[in-house]
Amino acid sequence: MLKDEANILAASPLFSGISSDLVLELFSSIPFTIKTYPKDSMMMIRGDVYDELKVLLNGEVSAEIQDFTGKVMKVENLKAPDSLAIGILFADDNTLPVTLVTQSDVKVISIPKSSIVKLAQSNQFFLQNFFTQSANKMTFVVEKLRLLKFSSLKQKLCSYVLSLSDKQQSETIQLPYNREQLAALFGVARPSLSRVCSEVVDQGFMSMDGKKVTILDKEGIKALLKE
Amino acid sequence: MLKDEANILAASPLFSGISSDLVLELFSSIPFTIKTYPKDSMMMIRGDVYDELKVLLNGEVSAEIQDFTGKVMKVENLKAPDSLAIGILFADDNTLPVTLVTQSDVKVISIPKSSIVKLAQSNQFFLQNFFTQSANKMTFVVEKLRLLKFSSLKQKLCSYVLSLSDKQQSETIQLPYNREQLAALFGVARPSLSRVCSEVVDQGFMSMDGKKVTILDKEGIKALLKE
DNA sequence: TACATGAGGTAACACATGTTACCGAAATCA
DNA sequence: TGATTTCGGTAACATGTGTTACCTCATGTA
Repeated sequence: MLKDEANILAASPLFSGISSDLVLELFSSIPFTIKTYPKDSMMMIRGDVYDELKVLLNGEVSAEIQDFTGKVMKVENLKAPDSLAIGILFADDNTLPVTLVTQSDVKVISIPKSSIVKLAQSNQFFLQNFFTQSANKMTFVVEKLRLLKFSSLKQKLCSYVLSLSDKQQSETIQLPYNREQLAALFGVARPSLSRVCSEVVDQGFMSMDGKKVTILDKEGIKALLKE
Repeated sequence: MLKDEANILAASPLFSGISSDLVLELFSSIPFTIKTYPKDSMMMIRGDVYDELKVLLNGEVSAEIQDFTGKVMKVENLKAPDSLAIGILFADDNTLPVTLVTQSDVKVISIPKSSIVKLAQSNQFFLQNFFTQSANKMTFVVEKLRLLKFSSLKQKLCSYVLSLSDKQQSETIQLPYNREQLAALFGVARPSLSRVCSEVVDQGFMSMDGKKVTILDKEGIKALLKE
């Protein structure tokens, strides 16, 4: 393994607390492979056997759930140095429940399951990190489940905008996606999202101009989220 | 810890591969508490701090997601000797994303997080089991997500009946729940389920009489599931 | 300049499910 | 036995989202 790659891994949540030198040392005795994929390719699709942990060294990947007809719901966007599908690596059914699509050129390191076990046994930080990362994913997915079941598209949109405003520390925010990608993120059809955008603007909650959004009535939005 | 309790734990998926004697020995050096809860009580509710792994020694518990107005979606039914919320134990946000409701009188053992880490470090079986159990939950929840998003109530009902028929090895099956509980399981309102039951009967897919269901057109049902 | 293309708004209609209310049958209880 | 409760079917209507089709606008291109 190259020094660069060890640095990236050492900065990942999975190896937090472990120096890049130690990462290098650990990986001197475990097998791994490094691969690259071009932008917009399906790295792995649902049903593929997943028996090596893949960690992003570079680039972005989205995890998507699809139905037979090709409708897509984005579950999550993953950026280097995140791990892919960490939560399901050790499941009895060792096939991927999601499809992984590259959002940019990516570089990925694959580490066999058995080596993950060894790492977990030999290094307490790694063990803790693995536990934590898996559990965080679980929390995330359960929250998705709640949102999917109990919140309307309008609420999803509003809470998304609020969270961005929080992150960007401003009432005027820049959406990172176009309408079509946003619709996929919320798991709805584009015209449905479009309709709801018009509604929140009509209701005076915010103004929208392309990817630029300005929050006008934060309290109103918060009230909506509590319905 | 009593011999009985060690036997139960040793038979649980989390301690599979570990003898009940060894369980006794392990638990001689780690702290734990045992509690009982009456039927139909909320053992823990969403937002409660979850920092001890709870394992059912006796009885049944359901994990539910609720909204503000009290609408409920059952996520899962857990029976002794399953673990509760194992997937989120180590999350950075250490609060429960679900509510746990007892379905019978239950007895539960609680084991602090830190002891779980120790167990995982000292016993390879436990480590593997913990990984596997967490990952299985993840797979389960992602599958829930897919069903929730992409399948209609009719499809949920049909695939549920098919899976029961598979389990009970018969075309005539006995539903384990009444209509109201079933509706909660599918996360829909009772009249909606009722309507769909009538539809599948009208369409000749199955006949239903209370909790007794007979599959009449397996091929038709399978075709429906592929839509 | 004229044309093609893609993003995104909109309108009409379809469809699944929720909501509320009501009813009857079965089970339970006084 | 009669009264009460529970379960579950049904009907009417509301609501949210999907589907399709069309339009406009901006941008890129021959």
